[in-house]
Amino acid sequence: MENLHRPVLAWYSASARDLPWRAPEATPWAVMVSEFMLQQTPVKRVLPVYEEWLRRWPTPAALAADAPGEAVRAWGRLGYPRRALRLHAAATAIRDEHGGEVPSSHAALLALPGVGEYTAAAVASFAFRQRHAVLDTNVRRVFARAVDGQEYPANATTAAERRTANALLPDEPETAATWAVAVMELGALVCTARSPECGRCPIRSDCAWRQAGSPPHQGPARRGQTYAGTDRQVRGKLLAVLREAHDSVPQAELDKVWEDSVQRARALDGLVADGLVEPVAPGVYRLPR
DNA sequence: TACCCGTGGCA
DNA sequence: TTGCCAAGGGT
Repeated sequence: MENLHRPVLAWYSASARDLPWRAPEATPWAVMVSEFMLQQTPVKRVLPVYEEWLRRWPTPAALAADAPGEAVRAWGRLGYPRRALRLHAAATAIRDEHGGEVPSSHAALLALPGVGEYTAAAVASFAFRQRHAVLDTNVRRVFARAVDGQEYPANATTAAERRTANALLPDEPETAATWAVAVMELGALVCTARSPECGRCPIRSDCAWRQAGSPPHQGPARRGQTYAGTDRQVRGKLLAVLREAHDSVPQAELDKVWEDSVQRARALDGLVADGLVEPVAPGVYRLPR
């Protein structure tokens, strides 16, 4: 299996994108911000928001000192705005419980709001150069193909995948950290979900899926996520109004975004329950302070 | 475990 | 045009 290391690392050295959170001067906080923003969101859309965010809040304490609603506003249209709230909460926890410094241990990272198994491993690996299996959708797909001979991984991360990732992890922490980001980059640029460019793949001769003739995925199709008409769409429309207003918004403004008043009220209640919206007075709302 | 949570680009 | 998909986490 170690025969995969050299070609993947060489490919990464020659082909890696020049992303700001990979720059030597990127702080652990910058890496953490990028990881929150990149959860389910493409790099291209993250870049401008990331730059603005770090200019405005260069440290966890700087973000924690501002209102959570400002984080939600600055999040813009990245989607899943609860991530902005969680990043603000993580910054507060870092200020209050870690002396303002992003913790380096996987366990301490995992305890932060919005940090799950992937993000904890990613920050520990990318920012602190530790040895961790980093299993994101790209890495899982690369291993599913190269190791298991399957076009796509299972819906949820399995114990077998963790075993595979750990078995393939180089021994040296620094090499492991580069390997982790290199496999991820390979999945993002070459071993893509829709139309992998196997001709450019550094491990095509070792790929189990290719050796098997690149068989199509078997089993049930992944659940397509419908969006039109869902509460999520209504929440998005409501929050867009609140983001663009720089103060409180009367109910009448919110009523314009969706015809169905029952669904509209349910969506607004959900936003309030999530802490994304704050009721100021009967029929008046704003982003949380 | 399965489902909920945004948004936009692309084949 | 429309379904698929994008560096997941929380419950």
